[in-house]
Formats: sequence, structure tokens, C-alpha cells
Amino acid sequence: MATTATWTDHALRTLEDAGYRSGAARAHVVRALGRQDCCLTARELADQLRDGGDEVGIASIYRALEVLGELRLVHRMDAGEGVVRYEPAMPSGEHHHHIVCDHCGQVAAYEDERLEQAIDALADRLAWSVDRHDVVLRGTCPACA
Amino acid sequence: MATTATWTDHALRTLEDAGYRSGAARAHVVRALGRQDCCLTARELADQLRDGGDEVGIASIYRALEVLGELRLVHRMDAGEGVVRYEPAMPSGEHHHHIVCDHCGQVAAYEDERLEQAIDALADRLAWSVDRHDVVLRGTCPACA
DNA sequence: CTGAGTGCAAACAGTTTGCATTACT
DNA sequence: AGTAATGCAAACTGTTTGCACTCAG
Repeated sequence: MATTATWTDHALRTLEDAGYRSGAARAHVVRALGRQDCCLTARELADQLRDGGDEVGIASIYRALEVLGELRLVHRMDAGEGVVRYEPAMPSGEHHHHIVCDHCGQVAAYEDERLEQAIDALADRLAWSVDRHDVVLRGTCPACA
Repeated sequence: MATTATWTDHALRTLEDAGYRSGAARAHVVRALGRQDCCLTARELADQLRDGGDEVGIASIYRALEVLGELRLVHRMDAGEGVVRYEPAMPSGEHHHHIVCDHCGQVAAYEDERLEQAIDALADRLAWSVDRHDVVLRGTCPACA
């Protein structure tokens, strides 16, 4: 992820601008998220931080993720197996979607412009105001096939 | 749902063909699902059954839903707020997707042919074998706007 | 100094599992 | 008769909350 520093800085600044005080736990969470290139769970985040010597209480991780989600700095994504995954959300709105392997549980990312266009066109047709979307594909990954 | 009886019968027959014995709890779950036109949670299912005088233990409901899911008779869908929703899956493969209101939590269904085509084309391009997909839109419903 | 931020442990909600009982086949 | 299906209650898992303590502003 070429934009690692960019997102981290953007996130920290957005937090400050929104009036949040700076604290160690939240900053660690932000920095760890900035290093990711795809989604991860709260536990995975906790494990990474602990392994990196920056142990953060799980409650603080959830609280940080909640705030980041409200500020639209992270995107919550639900692979559908009872765990929520989180990933940094680019301010540009650029994003990808996920495909999950039914056998090994692996989660991969993909992008597709035509899909985005279809969703935009659909959103215009609906009486709702649509501001986000998730497309989760499921199937079998090449390794499990 | 014009296909209520059809789906219920299809499901009961598929269960029998798969070698499952017929039992009251599972049959009640199947019949209740056959009456739905959109997704509902295990608890909602339990409440409906209880209100209809057919009380079924929550464990049996989950076990029935698990079996039905394996047989591809129900589709699990995750609105992303910590509860799994289930809905009957048509043998034809015909299906719809969902849009969730951020404010009131309402879940509505929609269909879009162009979206399906985009996903089919995308699936062909990927090295994975894709057999299901979910598209969840989020935003604000007309009532909350 | 004051209150936001943090961590721990307890509380919670949804789901799953162990086990004794019931009832298809 | 034998075994799958069921229901209850206990166990589990991921997430949230209450509360005392710390630290940024």
C-alpha cells in the first residue's frame, strides 16, 4: 500500500480536527491499520500490536475502531462468519471488494470498474440515498480447487 | 411470494431425499421460512413460531438453518450488525440483494439485472470459482431522509 | 485541574454444543 | 430397536460496558 503514510497522517489529523485528544492506544491502532493492505479483525490487530511491542487493550481497540468508523476512516466489512473485519478507507473513496474462500476462509481483494458503474446506476434508480456498498463473492480459491 | 408452497415443498422434499428424518421442529422452521418474502433472523423466526403456537427451541432452529444452508435451501445474509439473517433460496437461482438503512436498520430488497451481469463477467475474469455473491447497499431510507 | 482516553474485568448477545429424552422409520 | 431429531441449559466467541486510573490539554 503506497499510501500508508498518507492514510495514517490523514486519519490522525482527522481525529484531531474532530476534537479527539491524542492517546497512545488509538494512535497505535491507527498506525497498525495504516500498514495493512487488506481487512483484518480486531483480534488480528491486537495480536499484531502485541507482537510489535505495543500492547493495547482489546476494549481500546474496539473503541478506536468505532470512532474511526464514525469518521469514515475505516470501513467495516463482514465476511459473514461471525467476525467483523476492518480496513483503512481512502479519503478518495477508492476501494476494493472481497472474495472469500468457502474452504480455507482466505479473503482476497479485487476491483472492478464495471461493477462500480452498475452499482452507481442502480443507486440512482432507488428511492434511497445510497452512500456505501459491499460486494462479497464466495467460492473456491485457486489453492483449494 | 407467489412461490411459497413451491419452496416449502421443494425444501421438505430435498431434506427427505438427502436422508433426513422428518421432525416437527425442522418442519415448522421450513414452513415459517416459506412464508417469508425477505430475510429474517433466528430470533424473529423463533418469535413468529411461538406466536403461531408452534414453539421451537432456539437450538433446533439454528440446527435446522444449518442443514438448510448446507443444502443451499436457505441463503445466509449478514447485514453487518452482528446478526445473521436467513431467507429461502429459490432453486432457480433467482435472487435479490439488500439495502440497509443506517438510521432505522430497515432492510429492503432490490434486484438489478445489470449488476448481476457485471458480477458474472467479473467472476469469469477471476481465477476463483465463484458460486455466490452478496451485494449490500447502505444508506438512508426514504422514511428517514 | 478536568475530563477524555485507557485497561481490566464483568456483562452481553448471538450462536453452538453436551446430554438426556422423544419419536421417526 | 436403533438412531436421528429435539429442547434445555451450559459453554463459547466476539463485542460492549462499568469503573477506577492515567494523562493530554
